Amino acid sequence: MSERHQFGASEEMYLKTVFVLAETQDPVPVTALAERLKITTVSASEMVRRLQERDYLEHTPYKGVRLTAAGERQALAILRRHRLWERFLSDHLGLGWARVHDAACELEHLTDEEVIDALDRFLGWPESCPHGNPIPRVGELESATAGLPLSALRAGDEGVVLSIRKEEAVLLAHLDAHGVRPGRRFRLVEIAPYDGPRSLQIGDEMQVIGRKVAEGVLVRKDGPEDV
Amino acid sequence: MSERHQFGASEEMYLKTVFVLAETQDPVPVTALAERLKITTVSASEMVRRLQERDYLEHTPYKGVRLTAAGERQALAILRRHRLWERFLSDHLGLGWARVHDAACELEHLTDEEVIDALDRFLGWPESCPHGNPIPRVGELESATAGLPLSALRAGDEGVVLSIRKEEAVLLAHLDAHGVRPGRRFRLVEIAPYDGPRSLQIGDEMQVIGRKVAEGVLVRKDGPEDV
DNA sequence: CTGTAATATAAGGTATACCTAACATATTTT
DNA sequence: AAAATATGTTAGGTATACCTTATATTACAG
Repeated sequence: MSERHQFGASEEMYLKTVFVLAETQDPVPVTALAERLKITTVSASEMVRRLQERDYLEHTPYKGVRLTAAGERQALAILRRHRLWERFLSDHLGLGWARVHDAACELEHLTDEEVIDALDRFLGWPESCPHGNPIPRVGELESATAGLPLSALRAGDEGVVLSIRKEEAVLLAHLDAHGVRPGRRFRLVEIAPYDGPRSLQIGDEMQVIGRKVAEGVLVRKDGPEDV
Repeated sequence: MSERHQFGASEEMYLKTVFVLAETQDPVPVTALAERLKITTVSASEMVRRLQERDYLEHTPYKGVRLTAAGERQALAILRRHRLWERFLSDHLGLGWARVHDAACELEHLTDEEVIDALDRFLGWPESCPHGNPIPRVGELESATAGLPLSALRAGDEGVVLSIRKEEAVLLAHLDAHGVRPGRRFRLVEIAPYDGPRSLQIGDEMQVIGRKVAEGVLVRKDGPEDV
């Protein structure tokens, strides 16, 4: 009877992207959305309007878009599927850290709950994707990763990499090549002038990554323990 | 430079379907295609024309369509992906025999060779899908299953189920419920009048299946061995 | 060998999801 | 407050992949 509206792959991409971008910039500018999805702002606007009509998004002109409750529910479901597939591709097929994201983007649109639950069970109910981002359980809100961007640390700070929040192939391959992976300890040795590239002591290597890149890396900083 | 033409999911469905139907009826009538894909003959014609322009199909009016060499290559690649996913869903996620087909239809469009090869390795290079149909290797022609339809057997014949060639959810669920699965031995006890339903002794159960259904079940018949 | 049934094509419509070019409006900076 | 920039909308276009209704063509069966 009340056949719930069936999502297309594109609509899912929009909701997922809005969710991810919202962690950095709350009302997500339509421009940012368009840029990430590699489409024009006109096309993005059009889609935003449609998703707004269906009550998945709310658009405040000249400010940005925000997910409604229904939209967030959808986004979390998609993110769950995406991250479960990433775990499979990474843990069982042995595919490269940087590669799994793109493949998961195609697999994530299989919505059959039974299949996804079986996959979850098969994987042993993992807590996070290979990039360190949490896998939402059904009806659960995204647990705040409680990390801060690497770009916010000062020279001399030490800590552990928690997750990579921008899952773009180029960025991931770059970080992988520089040994920046969830779980690894590091020491921020130096920040070049003008808020420039960061020099990291990670393992016994010395690595330099740009500020933009550092913004996408969430870390936990060592510091006085709260007792 | 010569960026190979990128396939859409629909185009893949057409080629796959033509290949499968061709095993029963060689130039595949456009009507049969339309019926299987649950679209109108007009829509099917339209698509056939497009695929013909791109040299994947050859259409002889009032006869049917046939895959070109390029079309067959494509179809085999799709079938391979489809059947590998079926194995995964069935063997590792423990999903029902009848359910895996539909899910695999959505997963099969992931074309990344690296992912598919890794999946193949993970599964241990299986020879066939859970319904008993062979998994084509790259550059290999479909090995003739050398089976004959159950509908061609006479009362008293015995044999083994080889594969199910029509992978439709309803049919599969039906056969599953009646214990008709690849590898099982059976004896054709009786054929009802007017080429009607077949009574099978399968395991220690007695099962009755219709003629139409029996046409979709490929079997190997016991008989005088060729020496 | 002619008529009917099967098959094909033609014409025009819908919805999705993109695009460019042009114009409008709001925000920010000077 | 005007200019410059950012952001949004309107109009019109493309391609895919379906649809319905209507008409033409071919095959085969009586």
